[in-house]
Amino acid sequence: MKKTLQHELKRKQPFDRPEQEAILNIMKTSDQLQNRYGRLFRQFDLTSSQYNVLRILRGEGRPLPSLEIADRMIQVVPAITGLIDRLEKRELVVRRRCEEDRRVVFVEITQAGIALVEQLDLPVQELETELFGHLQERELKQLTRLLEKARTSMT
Amino acid sequence: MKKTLQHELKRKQPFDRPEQEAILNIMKTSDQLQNRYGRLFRQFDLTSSQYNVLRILRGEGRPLPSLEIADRMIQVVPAITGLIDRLEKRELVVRRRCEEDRRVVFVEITQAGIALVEQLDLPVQELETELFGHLQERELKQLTRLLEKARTSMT
DNA sequence: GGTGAATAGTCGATGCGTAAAGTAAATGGA
DNA sequence: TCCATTTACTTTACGCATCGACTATTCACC
Repeated sequence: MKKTLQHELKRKQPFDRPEQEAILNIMKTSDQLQNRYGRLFRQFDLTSSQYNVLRILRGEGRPLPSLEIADRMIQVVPAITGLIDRLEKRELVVRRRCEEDRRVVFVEITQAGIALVEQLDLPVQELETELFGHLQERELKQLTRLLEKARTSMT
Repeated sequence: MKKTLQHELKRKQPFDRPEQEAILNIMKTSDQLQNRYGRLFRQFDLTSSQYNVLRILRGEGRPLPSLEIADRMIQVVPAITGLIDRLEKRELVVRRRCEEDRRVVFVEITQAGIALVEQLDLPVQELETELFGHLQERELKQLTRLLEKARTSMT
Protein backbone atom coordinates (compact mmCIF):
# COMPACT_ATOMS: atom_id res chain seq x y z
CA MET A 1 0.00 0.00 0.00
CA LYS A 2 2.72 2.42 -0.97
CA LYS A 3 -0.01 4.63 -2.41
CA THR A 4 -1.70 5.56 0.82
CA LEU A 5 0.42 8.44 1.95
CA GLN A 6 0.54 9.91 -1.49
CA HIS A 7 -3.21 9.76 -1.64
CA GLU A 8 -3.53 11.27 1.76
CA LEU A 9 -1.59 14.24 0.53
CA LYS A 10 -3.51 14.43 -2.68
CA ARG A 11 -6.71 14.42 -0.80
CA LYS A 12 -5.83 16.91 1.86
CA GLN A 13 -4.49 19.50 -0.47
CA PRO A 14 -7.57 20.23 -2.57
CA PHE A 15 -9.98 19.48 0.26
CA ASP A 16 -8.91 22.10 2.69
CA ARG A 17 -9.32 25.02 0.41
CA PRO A 18 -11.96 27.35 1.79
CA GLU A 19 -13.64 27.54 -1.62
CA GLN A 20 -14.23 23.83 -1.62
CA GLU A 21 -15.43 23.79 1.94
CA ALA A 22 -17.95 26.53 1.23
CA ILE A 23 -19.16 24.85 -1.95
CA LEU A 24 -19.64 21.49 -0.28
CA ASN A 25 -21.50 23.18 2.54
CA ILE A 26 -23.85 24.90 0.13
CA MET A 27 -24.65 21.69 -1.69
CA LYS A 28 -25.07 19.66 1.46
CA THR A 29 -27.37 22.23 3.03
CA SER A 30 -29.40 22.50 -0.14
CA ASP A 31 -29.78 18.73 -0.32
CA GLN A 32 -31.08 18.58 3.22
CA LEU A 33 -33.47 21.42 2.55
CA GLN A 34 -34.77 19.67 -0.54
CA ASN A 35 -35.29 16.57 1.57
CA ARG A 36 -37.36 18.40 4.13
CA TYR A 37 -39.48 20.21 1.57
CA GLY A 38 -39.89 17.00 -0.35
CA ARG A 39 -41.25 15.20 2.67
CA LEU A 40 -43.76 17.97 3.31
CA PHE A 41 -44.96 18.11 -0.27
CA ARG A 42 -45.27 14.37 -0.49
CA GLN A 43 -47.96 14.48 2.15
CA PHE A 44 -49.96 16.40 -0.42
CA ASP A 45 -48.90 14.14 -3.28
CA LEU A 46 -46.74 16.81 -4.80
CA THR A 47 -43.08 16.99 -5.65
CA SER A 48 -41.01 20.10 -5.10
CA SER A 49 -41.00 20.87 -8.80
CA GLN A 50 -44.74 20.52 -9.04
CA TYR A 51 -45.23 22.81 -6.08
CA ASN A 52 -42.93 25.36 -7.63
CA VAL A 53 -44.89 25.40 -10.86
CA LEU A 54 -48.13 25.93 -8.98
CA ARG A 55 -46.62 28.61 -6.78
CA ILE A 56 -45.27 30.49 -9.78
CA LEU A 57 -48.59 30.34 -11.57
CA ARG A 58 -50.49 31.50 -8.53
CA GLY A 59 -48.00 34.27 -7.92
CA GLU A 60 -48.34 35.50 -11.46
CA GLY A 61 -52.12 35.39 -11.38
CA ARG A 62 -52.37 34.76 -15.13
CA PRO A 63 -51.55 31.94 -17.57
CA LEU A 64 -47.90 31.65 -18.54
CA PRO A 65 -46.20 30.07 -21.56
CA SER A 66 -44.31 26.88 -20.74
CA LEU A 67 -40.97 28.51 -21.40
CA GLU A 68 -41.72 31.32 -18.99
CA ILE A 69 -42.24 28.74 -16.29
CA ALA A 70 -39.03 26.94 -17.21
CA ASP A 71 -37.18 30.24 -16.99
CA ARG A 72 -38.34 30.93 -13.50
CA MET A 73 -37.40 27.53 -12.26
CA ILE A 74 -33.71 26.89 -12.63
CA GLN A 75 -34.44 24.08 -15.00
CA VAL A 76 -34.02 23.11 -18.54
CA VAL A 77 -36.93 23.02 -20.93
CA PRO A 78 -37.76 19.37 -21.65
CA ALA A 79 -38.51 18.52 -18.06
CA ILE A 80 -41.34 21.03 -18.09
CA THR A 81 -43.41 19.05 -20.55
CA GLY A 82 -43.76 16.01 -18.37
CA LEU A 83 -44.20 18.13 -15.29
CA ILE A 84 -47.14 19.96 -16.83
CA ASP A 85 -48.50 16.66 -18.13
CA ARG A 86 -48.75 15.28 -14.62
CA LEU A 87 -50.24 18.44 -13.18
CA GLU A 88 -52.77 18.56 -16.00
CA LYS A 89 -53.76 14.95 -15.44
CA ARG A 90 -54.59 15.86 -11.84
CA GLU A 91 -56.48 18.93 -13.08
CA LEU A 92 -54.33 21.33 -11.12
CA VAL A 93 -53.46 23.22 -14.31
CA VAL A 94 -54.80 23.38 -17.86
CA ARG A 95 -52.99 23.89 -21.17
CA ARG A 96 -54.35 26.35 -23.68
CA ARG A 97 -52.90 26.85 -27.12
CA CYS A 98 -52.26 30.51 -27.89
CA GLU A 99 -54.31 31.69 -30.87
CA GLU A 100 -52.01 34.49 -31.98
CA ASP A 101 -48.91 32.34 -32.00
CA ARG A 102 -49.85 28.74 -32.26
CA ARG A 103 -46.43 27.54 -31.17
CA VAL A 104 -47.04 28.86 -27.67
CA VAL A 105 -48.82 26.83 -25.03
CA PHE A 106 -50.24 28.72 -22.09
CA VAL A 107 -50.45 27.01 -18.74
CA GLU A 108 -53.12 28.15 -16.32
CA ILE A 109 -53.65 27.15 -12.72
CA THR A 110 -57.11 25.86 -11.84
CA GLN A 111 -59.17 26.57 -8.74
CA ALA A 112 -58.17 23.16 -7.42
CA GLY A 113 -54.55 24.08 -7.99
CA ILE A 114 -54.90 27.36 -6.15
CA ALA A 115 -56.67 25.63 -3.28
CA LEU A 116 -53.87 23.11 -2.99
CA VAL A 117 -51.11 25.71 -2.90
CA GLU A 118 -53.01 27.72 -0.35
CA GLN A 119 -53.26 24.67 1.84
CA LEU A 120 -49.49 24.56 1.79
CA ASP A 121 -48.80 28.20 2.62
CA LEU A 122 -48.84 27.77 6.35
CA PRO A 123 -46.99 24.43 6.56
CA VAL A 124 -44.27 25.82 4.28
CA GLN A 125 -43.87 28.88 6.41
CA GLU A 126 -43.76 26.78 9.56
CA LEU A 127 -41.14 24.50 8.06
CA GLU A 128 -38.99 27.47 7.17
CA THR A 129 -39.22 28.77 10.67
CA GLU A 130 -38.35 25.37 12.06
CA LEU A 131 -35.32 25.11 9.81
CA PHE A 132 -33.96 28.63 9.92
CA GLY A 133 -35.72 30.28 12.82
CA HIS A 134 -32.68 29.80 15.03
CA LEU A 135 -30.69 32.16 12.84
CA GLN A 136 -30.92 35.83 13.58
CA GLU A 137 -32.22 38.17 10.95
CA ARG A 138 -28.73 39.64 10.67
CA GLU A 139 -27.31 36.20 9.89
CA LEU A 140 -29.99 35.39 7.34
CA LYS A 141 -29.33 38.62 5.50
CA GLN A 142 -25.62 38.01 5.64
CA LEU A 143 -26.13 34.54 4.20
CA THR A 144 -28.28 35.89 1.39
CA ARG A 145 -25.76 38.58 0.62
CA LEU A 146 -22.85 36.16 0.46
CA LEU A 147 -24.73 33.75 -1.77
CA GLU A 148 -25.76 36.52 -4.11
CA LYS A 149 -22.18 37.66 -4.32
CA ALA A 150 -21.08 34.08 -4.93
CA ARG A 151 -23.48 33.76 -7.85
CA THR A 152 -22.16 36.80 -9.66
CA SER A 153 -19.49 34.56 -11.20
CA MET A 154 -22.00 32.06 -12.50
CA THR A 155 -23.92 33.86 -15.20
CA MET B 1 -59.95 39.01 -11.65
CA LYS B 2 -60.98 39.95 -8.18
CA LYS B 3 -58.39 37.45 -6.94
CA THR B 4 -55.31 39.26 -8.13
CA LEU B 5 -54.76 41.68 -5.31
CA GLN B 6 -55.48 39.06 -2.72
CA HIS B 7 -52.94 36.80 -4.31
CA GLU B 8 -50.45 39.58 -4.51
CA LEU B 9 -50.72 39.96 -0.80
CA LYS B 10 -50.60 36.27 -0.18
CA ARG B 11 -47.52 36.00 -2.24
CA LYS B 12 -45.70 38.98 -0.87
CA GLN B 13 -46.17 38.11 2.73
CA PRO B 14 -44.46 34.75 2.89
CA PHE B 15 -41.91 35.67 0.23
CA ASP B 16 -40.29 38.52 1.95
CA ARG B 17 -39.37 36.66 5.06
CA PRO B 18 -35.62 36.55 5.40
CA GLU B 19 -35.73 32.80 6.11
CA GLN B 20 -37.35 32.14 2.77
CA GLU B 21 -35.02 34.43 0.93
CA ALA B 22 -31.98 32.69 2.40
CA ILE B 23 -33.37 29.25 1.67
CA LEU B 24 -34.17 30.06 -1.94
CA ASN B 25 -30.71 31.52 -2.35
CA ILE B 26 -29.08 28.39 -1.02
CA MET B 27 -31.04 26.14 -3.34
CA LYS B 28 -30.53 28.35 -6.36
CA THR B 29 -26.79 28.62 -5.76
CA SER B 30 -26.51 24.90 -5.23
CA ASP B 31 -28.38 24.21 -8.45
CA GLN B 32 -26.06 26.40 -10.43
CA LEU B 33 -23.04 24.79 -8.82
CA GLN B 34 -24.36 21.35 -9.68
CA ASN B 35 -24.80 22.52 -13.25
CA ARG B 36 -21.24 23.66 -13.56
CA TYR B 37 -19.78 20.56 -11.98
CA GLY B 38 -22.06 18.42 -14.10
CA ARG B 39 -20.81 20.01 -17.29
CA LEU B 40 -17.20 19.43 -16.29
CA PHE B 41 -17.74 15.81 -15.32
CA ARG B 42 -19.70 15.08 -18.46
CA GLN B 43 -16.60 15.80 -20.50
CA PHE B 44 -15.15 12.76 -18.77
CA ASP B 45 -18.33 10.73 -19.13
CA LEU B 46 -19.06 10.94 -15.43
CA THR B 47 -21.96 12.27 -13.43
CA SER B 48 -21.52 14.20 -10.21
CA SER B 49 -22.63 11.20 -8.17
CA GLN B 50 -20.19 8.90 -9.91
CA TYR B 51 -17.36 11.34 -9.36
CA ASN B 52 -18.25 11.58 -5.70
CA VAL B 53 -18.13 7.84 -5.24
CA LEU B 54 -14.71 7.66 -6.86
CA ARG B 55 -13.43 10.61 -4.86
CA ILE B 56 -14.60 9.08 -1.59
CA LEU B 57 -12.99 5.74 -2.41
CA ARG B 58 -9.73 7.32 -3.39
CA GLY B 59 -9.74 9.52 -0.32
CA GLU B 60 -10.25 6.54 1.92
CA GLY B 61 -7.56 4.51 0.24
CA ARG B 62 -9.26 1.21 1.06
CA PRO B 63 -12.42 -0.64 0.02
CA LEU B 64 -15.63 0.55 1.65
CA PRO B 65 -18.98 -1.17 2.20
CA SER B 66 -21.76 0.21 0.02
CA LEU B 67 -23.59 1.68 2.95
CA GLU B 68 -20.50 3.56 4.08
CA ILE B 69 -20.42 5.21 0.69
CA ALA B 70 -24.10 6.02 0.87
CA ASP B 71 -23.56 7.60 4.27
CA ARG B 72 -20.87 9.92 3.03
CA MET B 73 -22.92 11.07 0.12
CA ILE B 74 -26.12 12.73 1.21
CA GLN B 75 -28.06 10.03 -0.49
CA VAL B 76 -30.41 7.26 0.23
CA VAL B 77 -29.37 3.66 0.00
CA PRO B 78 -31.10 2.19 -3.05
CA ALA B 79 -29.52 4.67 -5.43
CA ILE B 80 -26.08 3.35 -4.57
CA THR B 81 -26.70 -0.03 -6.12
CA GLY B 82 -27.23 1.25 -9.64
CA LEU B 83 -24.47 3.80 -9.25
CA ILE B 84 -21.95 1.09 -8.35
CA ASP B 85 -23.34 -1.10 -11.13
CA ARG B 86 -22.49 1.50 -13.74
CA LEU B 87 -19.07 2.22 -12.29
CA GLU B 88 -18.31 -1.49 -12.16
CA LYS B 89 -19.37 -1.95 -15.77
CA ARG B 90 -16.79 0.65 -16.74
CA GLU B 91 -14.25 -1.09 -14.51
CA LEU B 92 -13.65 1.98 -12.38
CA VAL B 93 -14.55 0.02 -9.24
CA VAL B 94 -14.96 -3.64 -8.29
CA ARG B 95 -17.32 -5.31 -5.83
CA ARG B 96 -16.02 -7.85 -3.36
CA ARG B 97 -18.19 -9.83 -0.99
CA CYS B 98 -16.92 -9.68 2.60
CA GLU B 99 -16.01 -13.09 3.93
CA GLU B 100 -16.55 -12.37 7.62
CA ASP B 101 -20.02 -10.91 7.13
CA ARG B 102 -21.48 -12.12 3.90
CA ARG B 103 -24.15 -9.45 3.88
CA VAL B 104 -21.52 -6.79 3.29
CA VAL B 105 -20.29 -5.85 -0.16
CA PHE B 106 -17.02 -3.99 -0.34
CA VAL B 107 -16.43 -1.56 -3.15
CA GLU B 108 -12.88 -0.90 -4.24
CA ILE B 109 -11.57 1.65 -6.70
CA THR B 110 -9.42 0.33 -9.53
CA GLN B 111 -6.26 1.84 -10.99
CA ALA B 112 -8.35 3.10 -13.91
CA GLY B 113 -10.69 4.74 -11.43
CA ILE B 114 -7.85 6.41 -9.59
CA ALA B 115 -6.35 7.63 -12.84
CA LEU B 116 -9.66 9.16 -13.87
CA VAL B 117 -10.18 11.02 -10.60
CA GLU B 118 -6.63 12.29 -10.72
CA GLN B 119 -7.25 13.66 -14.16
CA LEU B 120 -10.05 15.68 -12.66
CA ASP B 121 -8.21 17.12 -9.69
CA LEU B 122 -6.86 20.15 -11.44
CA PRO B 123 -9.97 21.00 -13.51
CA VAL B 124 -12.10 20.73 -10.38
CA GLN B 125 -9.80 23.01 -8.45
CA GLU B 126 -9.75 25.49 -11.32
CA LEU B 127 -13.52 25.47 -11.53
CA GLU B 128 -13.80 26.17 -7.83
CA THR B 129 -11.46 29.07 -8.14
CA GLU B 130 -13.38 30.38 -11.12
CA LEU B 131 -16.64 30.15 -9.22
CA PHE B 132 -15.64 31.30 -5.76
CA GLY B 133 -12.25 32.91 -6.19
CA HIS B 134 -13.78 36.36 -6.12
CA LEU B 135 -14.85 35.85 -2.53
CA GLN B 136 -12.35 36.68 0.16
CA GLU B 137 -11.22 34.00 2.55
CA ARG B 138 -13.06 35.80 5.31
CA GLU B 139 -16.29 35.62 3.35
CA LEU B 140 -15.86 31.95 2.50
CA LYS B 141 -15.34 31.07 6.13
CA GLN B 142 -18.29 33.19 7.13
CA LEU B 143 -20.44 31.41 4.56
CA THR B 144 -19.32 28.01 5.81
CA ARG B 145 -19.97 29.01 9.38
CA LEU B 146 -23.48 30.25 8.65
CA LEU B 147 -24.38 27.14 6.67
CA GLU B 148 -23.10 24.89 9.43
CA LYS B 149 -25.14 26.78 11.93
CA ALA B 150 -28.16 26.55 9.65
CA ARG B 151 -27.83 22.80 9.45
CA THR B 152 -27.88 22.30 13.21
CA SER B 153 -31.68 22.29 13.03
CA MET B 154 -31.79 19.60 10.37
CA THR B 155 -30.52 16.48 12.08
C1' DG C 1 -30.00 -24.13 19.18
C1' DG C 2 -33.92 -22.14 17.18
C1' DT C 3 -36.85 -18.16 16.40
C1' DG C 4 -37.60 -13.18 15.86
C1' DA C 5 -35.47 -8.87 15.01
C1' DA C 6 -31.95 -6.14 12.98
C1' DT C 7 -28.71 -5.23 9.21
C1' DA C 8 -26.69 -4.99 4.32
C1' DG C 9 -27.97 -4.78 0.14
C1' DT C 10 -31.06 -5.33 -4.11
C1' DC C 11 -35.21 -4.67 -7.05
C1' DG C 12 -39.16 -2.23 -9.10
C1' DA C 13 -41.88 1.76 -9.96
C1' DT C 14 -42.29 6.67 -10.42
C1' DG C 15 -40.69 11.40 -11.10
C1' DC C 16 -37.35 14.60 -12.54
C1' DG C 17 -32.90 16.59 -14.82
C1' DT C 18 -30.21 16.45 -18.89
C1' DA C 19 -28.94 15.96 -23.75
C1' DA C 20 -30.04 15.23 -28.51
C1' DA C 21 -33.16 14.98 -32.05
C1' DG C 22 -37.60 15.99 -33.93
C1' DT C 23 -42.07 18.78 -35.14
C1' DA C 24 -44.75 22.64 -36.00
C1' DA C 25 -45.36 27.40 -36.51
C1' DA C 26 -43.58 32.01 -37.28
C1' DT C 27 -40.08 35.16 -39.17
C1' DG C 28 -36.64 37.21 -42.26
C1' DG C 29 -34.65 37.92 -46.07
C1' DA C 30 -33.51 37.07 -51.42
C1' DT D 1 -43.09 34.01 -52.80
C1' DC D 2 -40.15 30.64 -51.24
C1' DC D 3 -36.62 28.87 -48.48
C1' DA D 4 -33.63 29.08 -44.39
C1' DT D 5 -33.64 30.25 -39.76
C1' DT D 6 -35.53 30.84 -35.36
C1' DT D 7 -38.71 29.84 -31.79
C1' DA D 8 -41.74 26.99 -28.76
C1' DC D 9 -42.37 22.89 -27.51
C1' DT D 10 -42.33 17.56 -27.54
C1' DT D 11 -40.16 13.09 -27.69
C1' DT D 12 -36.79 9.78 -26.51
C1' DA D 13 -33.15 7.91 -23.91
C1' DC D 14 -30.46 7.69 -19.86
C1' DG D 15 -28.95 8.50 -14.99
C1' DC D 16 -30.29 9.18 -10.50
C1' DA D 17 -33.35 10.13 -6.08
C1' DT D 18 -36.99 8.35 -3.62
C1' DC D 19 -40.21 5.02 -1.70
C1' DG D 20 -41.70 0.48 -0.63
C1' DA D 21 -41.05 -4.20 -0.74
C1' DC D 22 -37.93 -7.98 -0.88
C1' DT D 23 -33.73 -11.39 0.04
C1' DA D 24 -29.93 -12.94 2.51
C1' DT D 25 -27.29 -12.99 6.45
C1' DT D 26 -26.27 -12.16 11.19
C1' DC D 27 -27.43 -11.14 15.96
C1' DA D 28 -30.04 -11.42 20.32
C1' DC D 29 -32.07 -13.87 23.61
C1' DC D 30 -34.68 -17.17 25.51
